[in-house]
Amino acid sequence: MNRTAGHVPRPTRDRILDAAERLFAEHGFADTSLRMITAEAGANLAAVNYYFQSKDILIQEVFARRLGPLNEKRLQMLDACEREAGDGPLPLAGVLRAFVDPPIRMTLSDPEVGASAGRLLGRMYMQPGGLFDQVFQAQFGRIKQRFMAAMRRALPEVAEEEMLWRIHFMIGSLAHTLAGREHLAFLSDGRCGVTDADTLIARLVTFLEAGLRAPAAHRGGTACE
Amino acid sequence: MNRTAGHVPRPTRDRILDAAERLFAEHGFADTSLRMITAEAGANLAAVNYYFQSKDILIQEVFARRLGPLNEKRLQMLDACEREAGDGPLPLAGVLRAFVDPPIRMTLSDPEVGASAGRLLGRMYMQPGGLFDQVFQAQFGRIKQRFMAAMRRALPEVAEEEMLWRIHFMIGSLAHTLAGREHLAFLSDGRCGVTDADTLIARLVTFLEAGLRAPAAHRGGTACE
DNA sequence: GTCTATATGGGGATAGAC
DNA sequence: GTCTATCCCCATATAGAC
Repeated sequence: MNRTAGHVPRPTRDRILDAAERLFAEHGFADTSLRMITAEAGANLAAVNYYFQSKDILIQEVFARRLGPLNEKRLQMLDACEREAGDGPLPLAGVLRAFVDPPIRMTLSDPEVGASAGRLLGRMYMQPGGLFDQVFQAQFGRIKQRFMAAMRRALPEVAEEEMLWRIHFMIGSLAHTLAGREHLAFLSDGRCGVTDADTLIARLVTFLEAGLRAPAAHRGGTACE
Repeated sequence: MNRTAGHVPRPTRDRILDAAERLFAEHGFADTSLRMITAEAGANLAAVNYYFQSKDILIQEVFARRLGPLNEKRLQMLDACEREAGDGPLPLAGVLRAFVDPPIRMTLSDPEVGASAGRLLGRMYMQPGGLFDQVFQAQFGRIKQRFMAAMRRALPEVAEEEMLWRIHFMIGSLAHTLAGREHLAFLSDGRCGVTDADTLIARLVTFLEAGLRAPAAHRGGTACE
């Protein structure tokens, strides 16, 4: 059918990365031992230290493998959006879609790997310091620069500081969407499952666009409206 | 000046809870050892097993100490809001303020304990399963029930499933606001510090209200708007 | 490249003196 | 209530045979 009839077994290094990704997502980094990883990967304990030099480096590799292509896709979509806009106004919805579409689509594409990668991203968002600052700076430096500029252009009427806070809120919504599957189940008593990526992206973009465009707060008192 | 001239030293049990809260927030649960906690608390290692029976129970106590009063305050504010509304329409901004005001004010009141408690809440939001499900169900059961009903009453025009997703987005924004101080610093290159609680609450409520009230998505294609 | 065996350290928990 | 000393387990990492 394809080239070599049967399926080619995944090399040990990849199996370790796959298992690590899944287990890190499920149990966290400290609570996942190399023994658990190698057991699930069907590899030997010593193989981890052979392919990667340490657990820390393994963690970094797990992230780099997903975040590289993911952010590449984001930039491609933003490029397309800016190209299409030309000198005219930059449509906010397009910028937002470029930002949230790739990660959401990734987490929903393969139900298995998607759930893991999503929760893993959420975990890193919520766990700054130490190891993760390096990953963060390396992977999100360009993303930050490009999207901040695009947002300013798409929303010139929002003041600088207000804009930063709103982007902050936005990232929170996205992170929770990617990582908080269980919370939605709890919230909805299981009634609210996962629909398709298009619907979810549309829902999130609609919510975010309205929030980002809101007229500035009037600084009301503590009373009930 | 007050009653007993000097300061009364905090009892050992409280010092352990304080240290645990701070260290759990900074390093996570698995990465914080009882030895680190007792060292910071100026207590003996065995004291943890004397006052609490295990590390797990200590973790639960750390949460219960903050979440109890916090959610009590939320319900009080929601009560006041509903009382004020009477039979008339329930103002969405008031409901939102009852939800986000107590946690934000708590995290900003005491800069030290506030930052810890905030990050801790964020950590739990992002780390479901096991221990945390119990805490979740116990602490947030009533909150969920009351606020879901209030939201439906304040926003009858939003369809049920859409509402659930939007509340999901909202919780993400709040969690990130409480826990993601470093991310805002990274995002703004340090330009965006913490203002006062009133301003932040007003900003968040404005953002959320607009997002929640947005007309339902029209399910646009992948193109740039 | 893959294995076994082990070195080394740190963790949670507890017994029992004071 | 608070301490010291210790038990027992599991982690990461490495050495060295195959």
